[in-house]
Amino acid sequence: MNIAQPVLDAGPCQHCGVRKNAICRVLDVHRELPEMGKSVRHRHYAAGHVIMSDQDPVSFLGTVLEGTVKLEKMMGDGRKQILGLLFPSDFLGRAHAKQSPYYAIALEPVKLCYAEAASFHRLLETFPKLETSLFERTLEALDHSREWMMLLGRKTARERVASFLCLLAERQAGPVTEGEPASDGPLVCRIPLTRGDIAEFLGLTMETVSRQIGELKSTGLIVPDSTRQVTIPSLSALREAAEKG
Amino acid sequence: MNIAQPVLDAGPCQHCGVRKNAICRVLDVHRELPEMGKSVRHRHYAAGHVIMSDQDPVSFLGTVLEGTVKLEKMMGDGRKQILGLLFPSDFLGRAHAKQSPYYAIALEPVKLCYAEAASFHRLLETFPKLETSLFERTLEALDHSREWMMLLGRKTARERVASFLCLLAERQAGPVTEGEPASDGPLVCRIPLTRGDIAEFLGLTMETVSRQIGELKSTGLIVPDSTRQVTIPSLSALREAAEKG
DNA sequence: CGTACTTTTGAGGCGGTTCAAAGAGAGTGG
DNA sequence: CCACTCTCTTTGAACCGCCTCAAAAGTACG
Repeated sequence: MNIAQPVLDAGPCQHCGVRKNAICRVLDVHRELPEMGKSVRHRHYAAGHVIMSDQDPVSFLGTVLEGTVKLEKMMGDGRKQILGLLFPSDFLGRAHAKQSPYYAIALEPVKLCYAEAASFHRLLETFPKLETSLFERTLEALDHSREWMMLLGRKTARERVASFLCLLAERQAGPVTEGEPASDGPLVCRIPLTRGDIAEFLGLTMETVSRQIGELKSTGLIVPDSTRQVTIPSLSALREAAEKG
Repeated sequence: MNIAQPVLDAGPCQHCGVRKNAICRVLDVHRELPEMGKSVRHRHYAAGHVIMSDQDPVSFLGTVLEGTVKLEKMMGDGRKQILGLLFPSDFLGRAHAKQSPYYAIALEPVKLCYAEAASFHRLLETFPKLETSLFERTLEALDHSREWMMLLGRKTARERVASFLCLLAERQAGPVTEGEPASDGPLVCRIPLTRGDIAEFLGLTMETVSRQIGELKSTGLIVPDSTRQVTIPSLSALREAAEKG
């Protein structure tokens, strides 16, 4: 008769909801993930909380588990620009740097899985494929950033707002499964940003954002649920409006 | 009596002019650099030549040895935006990708040190610190890209043009040596872009760029040498104009 | 129900664009 | 060496999209 083998504890990471999309997805569940699990902790931030400041040293890095984070840069005279948004499974923090070049601020209650900077860099050395994974994430971030340069440099206010809503909708729908021909049915899109924040992201003023959302509503490209939620009847039609007016 | 040892050939890379600033600077001159030297070739491009297209697969990657390259993205209707400029020692090409997400075009005669995509990725695997070096470059590119988002989203035309001239001047002056308190004397600044290209980089029209350069001249912040070269009496004064009008 | 914040709406102004044309270089061939 | 051409640059004038300023309306929360 067999004696029941004790199940090896694969650590807290094994059942993590974002693991399949986070940088740690490249780690072996049984051999490597538990090692990572020993280095990380969870932490909660209230909406509006400054997670990292461009003044402070980068003391920790990690992955967003829940909530939305804005990355923001500020000029000497107070002008602000949102550089990107982080959603669950996205990586937060600049590796190989002493100082964060921008602010990270929670837009809604945020749950973060983080490691101290020193132990995070130790993890990168221990698991080279983790560094490669982070590298690929960084390349994607660079692509997104350059996509947004196109938006900020060349798109009209209408196109910017439509692009923004597409971004939100696509992230909330989850990553596209290979081969599956992304359906075009109605999508509910929650907007975790104020009009002012949207304006900061799009290089506009909140008044212009408000007016453009109004016009998208009246043309039927979006249907208002509340001020912070819209339904998108056809994502492809909205995408169209985001690319050619 | 000693028999003269034959000097080991350290390969063509040993005396490379950009090595101390390129990704390969992390490689050991005698043990590792020759290995890299076996995988790379040089190639010349005439001004205006398309080095990489967003249509083509990424068949090679490399380092700019001479000249200036623009990275450009184009929308369906022809609107264009320059995403970044590459100067000697900068890296060209997107690792870990099948396709380049943008165009790379020579602005002046360009000399490139490149490797085929397959052998480049083999190099990355052989020398993990080469990948780390490239990763750090990518993080810097991301910082620059986000810096430019601030410019495109929030700066006035005057500030944009001043920022652009600062960028050129700083790159042409070479990397800042640690500890050395970068002098503020007159700087000659060559402009390897047409007014139209500058406009594409700054999210403006060429007419606006021309007018703003004119005004910077009349305020004395820059002194015209020719249409494609200016002298900057005080870089810090120009930087000032780039940040707060 | 009142207070504070967010969002919407309105009216007017301005910075940058658009359209048009003249001016300046750089290269070419007679 | 100069006229010719092509491209790039500058300048001018009118226009327009977005911003600014102001106030009302909506929403969240104690």
